[in-house]
Amino acid sequence: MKEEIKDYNQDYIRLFRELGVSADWSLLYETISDRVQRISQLSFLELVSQGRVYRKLGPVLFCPKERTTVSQMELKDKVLKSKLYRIKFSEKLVIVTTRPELLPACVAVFVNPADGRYTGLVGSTVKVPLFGYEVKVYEDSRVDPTYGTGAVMCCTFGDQTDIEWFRAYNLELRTIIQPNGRLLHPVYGELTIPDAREKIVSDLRASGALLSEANIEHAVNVHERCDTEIEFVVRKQWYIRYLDLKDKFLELGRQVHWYPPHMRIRYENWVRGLQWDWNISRQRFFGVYFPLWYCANCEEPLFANPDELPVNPFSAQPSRACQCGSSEFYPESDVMDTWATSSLTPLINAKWKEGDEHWESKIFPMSFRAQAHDIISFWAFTTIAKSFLHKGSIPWRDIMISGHGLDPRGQPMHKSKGNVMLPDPFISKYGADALRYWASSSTLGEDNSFQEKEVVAGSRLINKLWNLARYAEIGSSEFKPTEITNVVDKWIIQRLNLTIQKATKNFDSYDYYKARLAVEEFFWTFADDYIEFVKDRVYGGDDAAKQTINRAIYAILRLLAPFIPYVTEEIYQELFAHKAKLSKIGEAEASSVHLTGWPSVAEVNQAELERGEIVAKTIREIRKLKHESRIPLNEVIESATLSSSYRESISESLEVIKSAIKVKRLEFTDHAANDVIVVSISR
RNA sequence: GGGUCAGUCGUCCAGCCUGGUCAGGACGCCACCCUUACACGGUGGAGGUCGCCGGUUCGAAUCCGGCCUGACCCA
Repeated sequence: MKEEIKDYNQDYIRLFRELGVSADWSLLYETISDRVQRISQLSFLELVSQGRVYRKLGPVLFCPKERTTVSQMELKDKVLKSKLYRIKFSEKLVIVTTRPELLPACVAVFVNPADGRYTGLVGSTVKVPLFGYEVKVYEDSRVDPTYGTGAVMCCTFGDQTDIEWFRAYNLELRTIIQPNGRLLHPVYGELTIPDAREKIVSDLRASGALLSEANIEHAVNVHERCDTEIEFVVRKQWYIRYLDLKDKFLELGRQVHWYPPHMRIRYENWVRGLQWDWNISRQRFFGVYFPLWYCANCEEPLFANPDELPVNPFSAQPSRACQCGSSEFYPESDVMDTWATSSLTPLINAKWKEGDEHWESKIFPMSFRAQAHDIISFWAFTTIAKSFLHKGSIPWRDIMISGHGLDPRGQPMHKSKGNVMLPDPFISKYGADALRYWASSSTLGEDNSFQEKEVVAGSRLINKLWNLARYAEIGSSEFKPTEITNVVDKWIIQRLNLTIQKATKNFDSYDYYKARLAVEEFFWTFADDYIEFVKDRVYGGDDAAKQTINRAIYAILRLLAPFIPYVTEEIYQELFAHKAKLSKIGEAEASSVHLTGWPSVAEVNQAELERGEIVAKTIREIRKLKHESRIPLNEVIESATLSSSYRESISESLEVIKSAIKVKRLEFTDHAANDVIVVSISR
């Protein structure tokens, strides 16, 4: 098993590295390592000494097929065919149930307080059919008066409501389903649940208490792996007491910055809805062992010493005798809930209680957690809870909640559905950068269906960037630093400043997609418009144009580096590293684009931006009319006639426009549209 | 049953917080162009009464209410 896990690990590490994940791999930890097991057990023992751990009998979810207890999160709803039975308790009281076999575990009958049919009965007792003992009739608003007869029995335990009533009304505990998932009764003996149901229904029928049975469909909780209906059994479990801290958890949740912000509401809903302490006992084969044994004589638990950890209670024995004097022990066979360990990630990385105080206080609390929305109530919440219990603080300042990658139709990928798509073929076909491009294509917090065309779009961007870099290398490598005076040069620089502002703002709130959209918008404007506008100047050796091109490309590389790290690095090495260009555009050199730092945010000169937009618009409009008139775009035309209120700006930039769109003269009509409209052109 | 999010061109998605050039991008489709970075390209075009019904407003995809549909979390 450990070997298998190792292979998986290697595979994932390889994949992540291939995808260009930048991480300090030396900090990688494995849940099954001695180090992590030690921390996990240590956490348990510390909570024991805080008095937050207790053990008690409690209903636990149980899968009769796999004979294991399961957690709430392993359940799913399923609509199943069933039968609804009407069972007569007395002449005035008939209950409905889908679980007649639980009759011997019935401890009360419930009706809705607003239900006039039963007002006289509330508080009285009735006899349980077949079994003859008496139970009390209670009223509770959780009963749906419109369902069946409006009267239901409460058994320990048939469903979640039974547990709530059991606690709320302090009812008797009548255990009927055994820890092995079978029903055991003095009269009926040991039976499987279906057998018991059949037997009891037939006895009810014979006794005349069964008034009717009807076929129905209803939603039940089933085990997500095997679709088996879940039962409740009663077992001794280890709990962490934390219900008293609900308000504190809400406060801690508000200390964390949530991205996107609405995800905090999900956290708060979860915390507010908590009704039980944290049951950390799991009846599984794999997991971190509880560091404890039970005395074979007096059944008292004996905890391991912190310096003995990690301990496997199956192979090790306690180093001391039990208080009762016995030295005979047996190990706790349950293991701890995986979240009991996963909730410690920040502490594990901080090497909690491993003797490196400096490191610990440097790492904890962390700045940032990234995870998906489905485990807010598990990973995020339990991490906050444990960080508070052990360190009295939040585990991280920021939390970024992302969505899931879905299949092309928007369905979750499941092995059982056969719709799992592996990344490797797409990396081979389009490259890691292109796949990352897809991965960055979702609004933060939203799920993202896999669209191959999005990967293709990524590879087009990469290809375009590559060719643009080639162009820059061929035509714009040599230039002298010079003052930027040209209106379109100023324009593209202001566009760039605006882009850096937008991208920075979005990255500051972890919205990588919107950051990317802003950068891409600039990139295409730069490649399709600016480069075309200045081509003549570049051919003519214009230093300002060349310098502007280099500045823009250098910025684009840095802005796109988080998304497409490979190609940006390759271009950076080719164009900028170890060349004098960076100093000519006033930038410091670095050995890698990933070490250059993020472009600094500059103020946008609104006037320069707007003037440039007018010129760009003029050029685009003339180009459009040339195209529509079927004049080749590179043919020099005599004149273009414009209607525009920006006459002055346009005239000032005549040289730029002439060279960009190859027109000799610009003329204006008397009517000045509050825009730039090209009325006509002539060859 | 409760909560959160989403519902926009054939498809995938921006825009909605901060109402009025916001109806935008990409893919697909159509037309034209092999212009010395790129045909793995370029320039244009067609295509949507912004889920439905009300309300607020001079004006709503954008705000408010209700409803429908879907996803996720919880019960």
